[in-house]
Amino acid sequence: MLLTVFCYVCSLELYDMKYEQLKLENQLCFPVYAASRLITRAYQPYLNELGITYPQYLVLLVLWEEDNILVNDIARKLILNTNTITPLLKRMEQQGLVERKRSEVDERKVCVLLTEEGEQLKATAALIPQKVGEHLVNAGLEVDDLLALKDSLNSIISFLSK
Amino acid sequence: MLLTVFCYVCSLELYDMKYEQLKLENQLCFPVYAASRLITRAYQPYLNELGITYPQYLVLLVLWEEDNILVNDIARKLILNTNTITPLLKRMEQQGLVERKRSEVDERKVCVLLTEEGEQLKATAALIPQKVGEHLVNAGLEVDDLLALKDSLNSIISFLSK
DNA sequence: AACGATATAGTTGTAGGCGATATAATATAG
DNA sequence: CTATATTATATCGCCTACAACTATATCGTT
Repeated sequence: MLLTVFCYVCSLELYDMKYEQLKLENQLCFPVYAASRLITRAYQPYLNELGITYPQYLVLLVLWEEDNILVNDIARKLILNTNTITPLLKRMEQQGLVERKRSEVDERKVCVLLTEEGEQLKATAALIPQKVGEHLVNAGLEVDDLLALKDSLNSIISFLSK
Repeated sequence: MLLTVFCYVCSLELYDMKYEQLKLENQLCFPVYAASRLITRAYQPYLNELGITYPQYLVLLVLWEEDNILVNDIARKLILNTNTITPLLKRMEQQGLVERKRSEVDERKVCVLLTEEGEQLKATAALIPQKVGEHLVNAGLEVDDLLALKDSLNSIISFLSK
């Protein structure tokens, strides 16, 4: 029964039933993986103009929402490990987008702050999501479907991130 | 109007409207990105037992469905570039999972074939998707939602992969 | 046959992701 | 107050991902 639940979607053929769930088309994991990379690619041209990468853009989203935040908190919000964030932040510091400052109260902690330049990117970046979204909606995707999609993904995330 | 469409989902506050679409929570791109990594993590323990990584698993999915296939075709099916696939296949060849053979008809082409060992992983791998899916369904996710999720993602993929 | 265009795979360089581990600061237990 | 555990960040090594480019083979046209 569970076989039909997660990864199985096409009509069962009686032969070959054993491996039906291994077809790429019947997996849920692959569409998520592929869509993720394709969306990143879709953002890329716009992000190139800002001179940043997609994960760097996500870090900026976090900082634009809440500045002066710990490395750990950025990692938690983006569900990334700190050993991914640390070199990323260093590159962003190199570019002059953020500043990293070790806390004086607790010297283990490192606060990340937006520079003037990082703050200024916000206005341009604000236009990006709708530009990408525009394409999808023009391509005939329903708004309700996209919202439902987001909800389902968030359910998966909230479950798997424990 | 489009502002409300792709990335905007929460009720609009009148103040701060300008940057509402930049909140992490209002993005569609982030849930896809995060879910993708979390699903990969969920597969990991099972894949570790087989001694393979997640992208290697995807390559095997393709080969189990259709053996003796070109590098290019694997890349196309997984929506990856060949320069990602090539070193990946070399590692899999090193491990004895696949064999790479240059076509005699057209020497530009390289055929990828499963070895006996690669073929044998299929039986164990067949159990993995339902094990991962089991968790999600037990966590209360609706089957219909997951199917709808898959459809929406495939729509996005078919649009963005052109 | 000759040659430019195209196709296929590979190489190089940069930037994520993450497991394993290290290092140092702080918190806690006894 | 010392020993131990925990926390926060960083380092290292491996494996993707992909842009830009190269090398070679094949095709199409003349």
